[in-house]
Amino acid sequence: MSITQRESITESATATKMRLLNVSGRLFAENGFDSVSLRLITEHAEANLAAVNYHFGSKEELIVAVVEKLVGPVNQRRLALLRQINLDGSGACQSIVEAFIDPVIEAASRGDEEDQMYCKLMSRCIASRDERVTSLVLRQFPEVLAKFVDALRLVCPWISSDAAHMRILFMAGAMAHSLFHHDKLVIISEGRCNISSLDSLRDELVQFLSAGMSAGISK
Amino acid sequence: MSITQRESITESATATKMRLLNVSGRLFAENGFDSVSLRLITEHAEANLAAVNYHFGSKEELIVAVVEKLVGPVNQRRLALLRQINLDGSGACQSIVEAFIDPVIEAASRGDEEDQMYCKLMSRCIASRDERVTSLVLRQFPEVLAKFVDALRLVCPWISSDAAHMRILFMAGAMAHSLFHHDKLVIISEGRCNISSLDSLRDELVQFLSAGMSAGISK
DNA sequence: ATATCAATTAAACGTTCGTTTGAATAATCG
DNA sequence: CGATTATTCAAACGAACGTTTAATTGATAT
Repeated sequence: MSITQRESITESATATKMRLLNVSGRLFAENGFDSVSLRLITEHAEANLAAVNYHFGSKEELIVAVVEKLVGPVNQRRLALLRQINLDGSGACQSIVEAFIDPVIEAASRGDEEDQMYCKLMSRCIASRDERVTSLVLRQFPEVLAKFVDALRLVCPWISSDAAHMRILFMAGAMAHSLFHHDKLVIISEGRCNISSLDSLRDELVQFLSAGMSAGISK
Repeated sequence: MSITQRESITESATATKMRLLNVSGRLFAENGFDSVSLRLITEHAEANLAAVNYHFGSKEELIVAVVEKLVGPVNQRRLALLRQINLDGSGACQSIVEAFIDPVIEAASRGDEEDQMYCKLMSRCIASRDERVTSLVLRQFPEVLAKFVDALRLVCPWISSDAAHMRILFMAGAMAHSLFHHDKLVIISEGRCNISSLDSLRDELVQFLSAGMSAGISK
């Protein structure tokens, strides 16, 4: 309960605390929040078993720290990108999609290691079926959802409010699912599909979603 | 290891065995496979704790039974619907989407109770991040994926093989995500979105995906 | 009826988990 | 330096889990 303990995560965090955060992220990404034990985390972080409870209070709060550190900046960047869009110009719908997708791709590509880690962790956060995680992610989401719905309906006036909400949901699902499983495509397709990079996935995703988001006028 | 134990699930299954299957499905749907304990299942099924291990061998095999009972028929129906499509006619792309989506919606609506149960269970199966579950679902998926990729590229010849594979992935993700979280939309949207029925979600999904799947020619 | 097998039951087993404790060490500062 | 605080450590705790066992009940067929 000291003063330094109550400071924010980024500033003046102990070396072990940061190691725990990083290791947790990697392990959570690969195996999920429940399956990863504190013993595994502290082992990989070369820390004592009690370290997590000391620095974070509980495993639950460690998960909160990991998720918020990842999801918070992404949503901030989404809103920033959305504000920069000229909603009158052509290709505005694609810009909306990019404003939603790119912050995730950027965060996923930021990892020093292979893309997989932040990729899967992000996907687990967005599409988690765990109430404890979804409640965290959803806490920030109403604002994001509302802003994107407004932008979409401004660009595509023929879309009803309900439909606009659903399409944001579709977009999030397609992104999260493909981010997590795209590396399995080469196996499932029995070699017929080779995704070279995360960027190619991103480009296909943008094209697919842009068409889906603006659908309905020519029907 | 008796003879009746080795028979298929559907025929000559004990009443308790069927009760266990149904109760498991409902609980797994709501809380996930890991979080639901055998004690909770057998309690709700009014059976003894040892009943699951007796009738299924282990919790793992119970999960297998639940998942395969649900996913198997869906993929069969998908392939059947796909074969019925006239790939030359107009609207063929939408038919492909419907062949992928509708078997899931049908299965989700089949439940005697509210849609939620099969809905979420199906979504958990498709978009599971649990290796044990995904390996089950993915076992049947190569054939489905290959057939849908072929059909899509026949209808939309401008789509590369890689892109076609990715678009099937996008479709699965959008469907699974929205099936699981659509009931949360009314909360997240703070009342601005009210999805009346599963059918309205399905219609929006088809429109969205049809546009996304065929994207790219007019660019 | 009685022998045989299926099904149920209560109890216990061993493991793993998150958490707590109290002592030991390291770091900080008057 | 000495005192205080922050951090690490080994050890143990209690709870929950899947599984197993051995005894019992129910049904079936010889």
